Amino acid sequence: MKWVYIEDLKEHVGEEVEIRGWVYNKRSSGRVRFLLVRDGTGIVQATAWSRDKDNPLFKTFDTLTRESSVIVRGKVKEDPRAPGGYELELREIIPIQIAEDYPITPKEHGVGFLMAHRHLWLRSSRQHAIMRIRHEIIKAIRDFFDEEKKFTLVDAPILTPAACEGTTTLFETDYFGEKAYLSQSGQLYMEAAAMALGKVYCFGPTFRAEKSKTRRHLMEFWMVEPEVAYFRLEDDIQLAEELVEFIVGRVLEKRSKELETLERDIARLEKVKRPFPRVSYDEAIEILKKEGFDIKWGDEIGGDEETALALKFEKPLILHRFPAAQKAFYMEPDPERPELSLSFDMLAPEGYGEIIGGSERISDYELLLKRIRENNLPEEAFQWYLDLRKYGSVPHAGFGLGVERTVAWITGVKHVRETIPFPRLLYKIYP
RNA sequence: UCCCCGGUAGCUCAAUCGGCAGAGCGGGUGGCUGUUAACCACUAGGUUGGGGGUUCGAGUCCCUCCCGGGGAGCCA
Repeated sequence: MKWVYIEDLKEHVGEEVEIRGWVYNKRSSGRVRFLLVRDGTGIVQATAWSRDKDNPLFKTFDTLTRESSVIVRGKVKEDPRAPGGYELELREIIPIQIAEDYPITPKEHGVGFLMAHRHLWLRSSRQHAIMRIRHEIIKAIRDFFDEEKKFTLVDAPILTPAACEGTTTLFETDYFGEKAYLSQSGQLYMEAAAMALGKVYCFGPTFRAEKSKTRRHLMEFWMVEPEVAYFRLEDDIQLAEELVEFIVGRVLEKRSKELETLERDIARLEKVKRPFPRVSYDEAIEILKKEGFDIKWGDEIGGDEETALALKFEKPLILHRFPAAQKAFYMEPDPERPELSLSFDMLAPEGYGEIIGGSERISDYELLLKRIRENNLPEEAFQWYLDLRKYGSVPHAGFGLGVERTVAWITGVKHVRETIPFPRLLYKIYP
């Protein structure tokens, strides 16, 4: 008997096949029994008929419970009454393991309950759709840098000796008696790699011990960080725009079924075409003042302000040239206005928040040393980083794109906790 | 860390002014010849998050602790 996956059933109409999966649900009506089986690629309805109540097939059917593992065999039939359009005429049911009291039902559940059962929640069709789109986004990112742009993937270390932006937000661990930290960014290492290989990127998990409890925060999240030698701010922004356009285009092309499952408004995504609107920090402050926000030049643009700005546009919004005082020590100052940094953020539309942060980096040795001292950073730990400015220093720029926020935006999911298989949240590390 | 909301059956929730703790789903039993989160009937299921207080009487009011959700700051 041929083992086939449900997504391929339409190629086997009229054939006897075997499906290996789990019971999604079952229904019966007198002499008919309906078994809904899922196998990870889809759900198929398997039907059985009999006038005899003691039919062995029915007896086996009646022992099955939701999420019991099962192998079913039968003939594939096209039938418009079946969900998905194809069904299996049952010949044989082989129970593998009977599940008792599966906790997740087809009715509603609260977030707390679902999060505590995340290992089982992943079996639901909505979670399948999100995971497949996450997969597609990651594949698109890799294809963009590998195939389209010919970047080299350079893996950054996860255990690091020092902070790149202060130690308060780092997870500390012991490294044979020395303090070590889980990486919160691969950027500094990518700068070294860019000086070696020209255009590079890293892609991996990053860790932030910030005590943030919002729909946009995870303690552990995935980030892609390209870095390019000889790039200026403008080149950097254009690369970010191309990447985001590419990702959205790929998901629309390959995952329309999943977007439909999630009831995502496709029209909003179809508008994501370059060029994206740009607003400088100076302009943003003026706009926000007119909107009635209590804000002045030099203030941080907070979450509510960000959302107000982003909602004015249908495409992702580029905010650029933030005050240097608000930004990280390594950012290159604007030569015409040194109080500004050559930096940018990309805000997703529809209020999904910041998905990209990037900048041109300081290439001058003396200036970088000054900034490290001003920020009270341990100079010894940054010797290798300063070296990059001694041996053939060049202008360079890069950015980081947060995968989970991008997935949340594209799928239309409200909270990033659903965009990663096993989210690490504030005070929550189970399952 | 701070602010707001919540915790009642396995799950999602209700319970009027402080006055007999209930429904739907899920489970069990029976019925139904094409079901679509099937439907119909019956049935089992409770230390109302923990502790303390007020009261003739507390799910309901007060204090406290715990847990969960939402938001702020900061960030991707």
